[in-house]
Amino acid sequence: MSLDAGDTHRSKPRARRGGVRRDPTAATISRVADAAGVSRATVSRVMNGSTTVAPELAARVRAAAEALNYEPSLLARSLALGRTSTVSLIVPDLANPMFQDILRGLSTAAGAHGHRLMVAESNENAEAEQILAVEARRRSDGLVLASSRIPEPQLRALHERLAPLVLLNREIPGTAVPSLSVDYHAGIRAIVAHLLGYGHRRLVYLAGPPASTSNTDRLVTLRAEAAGSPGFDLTELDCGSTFETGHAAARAVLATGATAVVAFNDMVAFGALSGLHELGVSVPGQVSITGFDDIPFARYTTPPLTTASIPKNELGGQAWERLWALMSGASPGYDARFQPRLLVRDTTGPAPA
Amino acid sequence: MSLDAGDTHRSKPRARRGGVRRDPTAATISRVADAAGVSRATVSRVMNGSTTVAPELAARVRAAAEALNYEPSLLARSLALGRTSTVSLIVPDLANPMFQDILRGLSTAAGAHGHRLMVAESNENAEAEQILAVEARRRSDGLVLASSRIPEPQLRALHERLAPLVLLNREIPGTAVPSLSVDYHAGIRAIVAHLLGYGHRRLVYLAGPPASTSNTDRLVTLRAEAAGSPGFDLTELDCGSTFETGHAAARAVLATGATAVVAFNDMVAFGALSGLHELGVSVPGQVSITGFDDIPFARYTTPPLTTASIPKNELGGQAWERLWALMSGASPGYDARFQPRLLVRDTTGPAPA
DNA sequence: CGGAGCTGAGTAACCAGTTTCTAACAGAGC
DNA sequence: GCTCTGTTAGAAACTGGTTACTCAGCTCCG
Repeated sequence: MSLDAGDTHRSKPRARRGGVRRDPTAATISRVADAAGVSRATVSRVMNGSTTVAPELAARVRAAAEALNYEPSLLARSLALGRTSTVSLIVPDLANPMFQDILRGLSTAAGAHGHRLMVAESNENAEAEQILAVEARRRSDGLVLASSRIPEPQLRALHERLAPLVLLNREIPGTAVPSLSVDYHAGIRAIVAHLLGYGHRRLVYLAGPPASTSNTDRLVTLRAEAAGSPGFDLTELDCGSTFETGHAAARAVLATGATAVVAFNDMVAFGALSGLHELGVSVPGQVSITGFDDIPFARYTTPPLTTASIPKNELGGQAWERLWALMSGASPGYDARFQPRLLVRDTTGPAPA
Repeated sequence: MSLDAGDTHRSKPRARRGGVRRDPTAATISRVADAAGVSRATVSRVMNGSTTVAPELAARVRAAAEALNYEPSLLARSLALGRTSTVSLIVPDLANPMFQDILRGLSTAAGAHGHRLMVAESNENAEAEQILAVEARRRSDGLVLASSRIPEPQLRALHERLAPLVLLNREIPGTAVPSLSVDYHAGIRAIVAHLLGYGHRRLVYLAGPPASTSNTDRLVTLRAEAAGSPGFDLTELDCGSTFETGHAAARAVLATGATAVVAFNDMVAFGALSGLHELGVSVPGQVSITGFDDIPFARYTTPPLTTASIPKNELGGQAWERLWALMSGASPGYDARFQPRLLVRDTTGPAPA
């Protein structure tokens, strides 16, 4: 064991030629090694809790690290280890509390396994989402795409580059990409049955982003229900996914003469509720409204929102399970489709006579 | 120029000894170099758009990269360059739309300069925030702390390790850490003046998280106003920062006998509005309510919320300007304090007689 | 026609870590 | 006392890039 604090760790301590100018006072493993009079290998072993270092030496290394305020470079560590211990999540709209709950579920589960979560928002833009997905994946060990707006052909072309990949509310048929989703069909059927039970016959659907496959799911089921029930009249209105678009749709809703509004999600429902209220329309007296997702404040609107609840945290947590399995080379298990639960609150009532 | 596709780029192509087992088929710069029959340096130059490569050679490199599906490792690149082109933002609560707007402002501005944003949420937990801050900073080139809940002594001890650092709605007196904030004092004064103008004399403040310095700001000003206006009675109620806490506070609000509620923020105001409504209290007939922040749906509540608007996007954008200056070694400029704008909507009205 | 200047590409050092070998040393057993 | 064995820690290779330096070959000019 060499005790001099010289440049013992560099195999060839020649004069520098190539490379990059850098802060020479930064605490690196080399400087710690020099200070402690040991090799870089030993410092590495101590920092990673290896037991094959003599206690007295380890103490000296720790003291040196402490004195220099040394923190191993995550970059260098990731490069050497071939993993970043980070996973990424991409969502279309961070403002939507539903995605926040997914985010929290995923973040918590990942954190419990010593992984960090990087979040990016595509702003409902499919082009941006593709770029973000590739970039995010390159910076982390795995990727979760929530309600991806990427068109199927592109997603199909991309999914191998993105692996390990888990999809939420989306699937790529014929591939092994794990997918966790909500049964929007069942949710919509429950909502329709509820409204029909109240005597509503003229429904209007406030459609979400066209690129959203869950919007398509809702639409398909609504149309099927309408086709299957004589006297059930369905109007479709292009809307969006935010308060603003729901609010802006109020007049158009009235113009349809519908007695019940099926909104794409809770935010749209809340916007519509607000817009109708401004127009002096009584909810649910004149018009009933349903949302979807059961975001936290749906319970607090005036009146409280009838909606379909989905297990948002569960989606995030299970997404981690699948991703972790994939990253460990294990089988991700079967895809799951969660069943929404209808929460009847006070924005729905009997159809006006 | 060597044309053979041999191992021309390795100075010492000896048998491997140390190192890490890795997927030998992965596309690396070395494999591209081999395939194109050039050195790694040349591949690097081509990938980075250097003009000092002959067009014919560059084309060959590009073809090889294409064929191998080569994407430079961001990790290795960051390590070599000493920068990650990533900055981090830490917020106490992603569910709060105010932070989402800051996030978007920052993300957009950073993106325009070729930088990515990493987001982390501390869940209002000061301990977690400290750990997250250090970790996030280690993975990126700069850090923005929004409404940090870290106690002053700890923040003071930490700020050098976190530099380049920009604070939002927070400052560390006596240091050069750039800070951008909202003048909550002025905002609260405007709200109080508005309520007093309506004849309100008994106010209740729904206080936010104790660790929030902006909560302290509001409290200080409210107390000063109360002390300065005879007949002005102020009650303080510990609340929180979410719908739920605001909603839960409704009964306690009524018990104070106050005619006006000054809520910590819009979410609390909305929760209180909902809770009062459930108790059959008319707003603003019996009780007036004010929020703070002007989050997107404040306009859509029933009735629309009187609140103080703050330039959330601007905060994010300016935070980037400061951070970018810091990272470039330039002067970050003077700290700024944005003035809120009172938006009188329909949750406030004359005090009941 | 020879030397200077310019260009283009390769060599090797470098970023900051991890890990495989290997060698030195100490203790145990004969 | 000497060999065998088991630690322990160092040397060096390795992760995948960037870049300063060098040098070969060509052009241009005197």
